[in-house]
Amino acid sequence: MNPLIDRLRQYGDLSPEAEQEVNKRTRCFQKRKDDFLLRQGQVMSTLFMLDKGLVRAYFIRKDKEVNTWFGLENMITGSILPLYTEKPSFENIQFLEDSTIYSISVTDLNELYKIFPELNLIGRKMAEELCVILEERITSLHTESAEERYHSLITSFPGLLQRVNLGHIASYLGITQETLSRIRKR
Amino acid sequence: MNPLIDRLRQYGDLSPEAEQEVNKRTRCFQKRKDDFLLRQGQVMSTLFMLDKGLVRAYFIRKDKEVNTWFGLENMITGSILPLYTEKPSFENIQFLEDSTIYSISVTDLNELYKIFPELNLIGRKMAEELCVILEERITSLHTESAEERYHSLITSFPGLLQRVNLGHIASYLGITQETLSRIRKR
DNA sequence: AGTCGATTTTGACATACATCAAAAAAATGG
DNA sequence: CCATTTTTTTGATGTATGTCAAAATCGACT
Repeated sequence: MNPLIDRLRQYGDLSPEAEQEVNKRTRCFQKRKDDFLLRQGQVMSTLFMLDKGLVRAYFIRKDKEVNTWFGLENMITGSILPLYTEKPSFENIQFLEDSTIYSISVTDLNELYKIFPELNLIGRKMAEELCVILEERITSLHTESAEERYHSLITSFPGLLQRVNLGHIASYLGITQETLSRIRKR
Repeated sequence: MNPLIDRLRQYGDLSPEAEQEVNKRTRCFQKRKDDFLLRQGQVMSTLFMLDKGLVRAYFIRKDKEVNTWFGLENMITGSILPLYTEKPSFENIQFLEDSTIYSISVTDLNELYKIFPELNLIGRKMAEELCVILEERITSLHTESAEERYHSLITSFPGLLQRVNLGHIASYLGITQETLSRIRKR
């Protein structure tokens, strides 16, 4: 019924009372391809679970878009800065396909942490899992060649290649589209 | 008296009972320059607070050391993988100066999370803060040139340059020592 | 099927950074 | 204070990737 809650349960137990309250504050949105969920500079943000569709985060640097991550079905995500600090997001979040999300606002989330301290275990597990993912990405960017990063990507996000254009992939990898094209020719 | 606890308190409240139990499980160690706290492949690990000294994490790739992070006074750190998953560390943790640390084992930490669920708020805040730091590093590696990364480093870790040799810095930045030397000449 | 716009590939050339070897400078220890 | 080791710099050259321009391919729409 509420896929966000199902996802949260994977991290830890949720009492019926907490579940009810999380449910009450969850909103379901239908988004079209190219719609934005968040724009650079916003502080107000949400934690959301992508039920269907595809989403990317990116920012502009030297007049070019830089993709920071992709969100696929069943992932729970959000923009780290507004979610974990009071600071505005430096990234835009935009849908690359028609999508369905279940989201909860940071404000509601923080209230819930206060009302139901048990949620902190789930929040901790989520953040810890994210640390592991971020560390992997650091290692990849730190030590791998463009070609190695490309192969890491297609193994960790199988299917992504069929859904987004190569410009998006190249930007995520930190290389130009031309270089990616040459890598793929091999 | 227990600097690790002082540090934890910065993230959230700690009941006297929890404090006592954390205290009981905290160990203070004196380490010499070049000593190791953790070696690649170990699962058993600790969360620790560096009271005095300097520490680095690194792994070996293609016969070369790659520095992943530095720990300075008052930082609370550990190796992400063994700390947040059941997986062995891929990195070594080694002291670069004679150091004093206060540490708690993952096993104890996880027990404490069970006994005192209130600790999950602190654990959540710690992991969330780490996410923000990791994201900054990703952005730096993703979009900045070697020279820009060098300048980012000296502003975010002032004083580090005076304490470690340039080989360590270059490795952290993902460039060779020769390139770093040339960047610095400008 | 044909046209228009978006995406991908290709080519020529530029640049940042790596590699290897050696010299210079600085730190360490007797 | 000298000798040895470690760290840093310098030079010559190689390689991966970037830039810019153009061609080729793909895809959506009428």
